[in-house]
Amino acid sequence: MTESLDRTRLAAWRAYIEASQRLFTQLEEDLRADSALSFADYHVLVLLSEAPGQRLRMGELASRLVFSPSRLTYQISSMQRRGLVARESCPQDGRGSEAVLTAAGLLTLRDAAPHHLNSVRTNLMDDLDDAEVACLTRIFERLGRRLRAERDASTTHPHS
Amino acid sequence: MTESLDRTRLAAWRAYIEASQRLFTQLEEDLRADSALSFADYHVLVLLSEAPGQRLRMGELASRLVFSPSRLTYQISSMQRRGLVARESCPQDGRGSEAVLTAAGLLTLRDAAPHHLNSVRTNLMDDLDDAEVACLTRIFERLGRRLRAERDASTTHPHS
DNA sequence: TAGCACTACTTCAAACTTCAACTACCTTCG
DNA sequence: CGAAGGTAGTTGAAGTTTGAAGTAGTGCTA
Repeated sequence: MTESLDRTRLAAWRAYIEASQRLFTQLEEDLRADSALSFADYHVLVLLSEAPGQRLRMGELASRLVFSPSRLTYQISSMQRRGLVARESCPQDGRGSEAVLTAAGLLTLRDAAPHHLNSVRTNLMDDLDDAEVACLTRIFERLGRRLRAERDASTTHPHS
Repeated sequence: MTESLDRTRLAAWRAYIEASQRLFTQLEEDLRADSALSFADYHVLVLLSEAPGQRLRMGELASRLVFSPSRLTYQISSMQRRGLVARESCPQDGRGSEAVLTAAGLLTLRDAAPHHLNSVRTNLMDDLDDAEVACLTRIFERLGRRLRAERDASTTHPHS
């Protein structure tokens, strides 16, 4: 490990984190401005709406959201209080529980989605040409696949 | 706004947020594993170490970190308690204060930096070829520039 | 040069996140 | 079967983040 990151890659890294922070902040702000949902709320609603039976196990949801178990418990409790989801215990596995999308949750999502997608478009995508979109997809799909795999490996074999 | 985001761009967006979440989580974990610093702590130390006089105004620091003022106040207080930075009131402007890097802070940074840069390299950069690095830089430098400009404009002219 | 609007930062309470127990249930192997 | 050990999710305390309100100092302008 002589020079860990060359000048070019360091610049790339810095541009990426700074702009990403700004982008996430801006999207969160836009979302709250026209929907009473946080980014996390929105993402939970999207995942549930796409799941078969509009329901997902807590663990599955946590791993897709990249949330710790306790963070997800809190998140779902909060959404349950607001009537966006319900919690049901899992019939196959008595330890488990599932989050289920409610009718109100679905309506809220349908209301919020166009605004949010529009915000993603104007804050990020409008500026990218097709080649850039392709590049972004390639980089981050590969990265996501690798990080997911590494995480799975490290939970299966708890030590290096 | 008929179809806000085409299929390709939606996929790009999803890959980007998911992988970014995983990456940030992993980097944070690596950083804590060998340094007792959070990602925010590390970033504060980097910015201060590069500033003239190794000191920065709170506002400047907040805007570069993309932190709210109160979040920065808390962050700096916490680092001050741990001896990483000191707080001095600004001579030019009696309202302001500056965060100053301490000797201990600098040592801590020098200790942590190689590990952290290595983690950025292995978790992200090793997988990218030069063209991808160039693409990443171009996309995110442009994005950062635009978001920074928009934020400035909206604080100068508080209403649309 | 006094007043008024503005800026820089801090504070406080409430909401959120983490981390380390803890509960309850499943699994497997003697 | 029935303990031992693992897994799924929750809880509680401590730490962090937010957002609104507060404090103090600046700078324009009349």
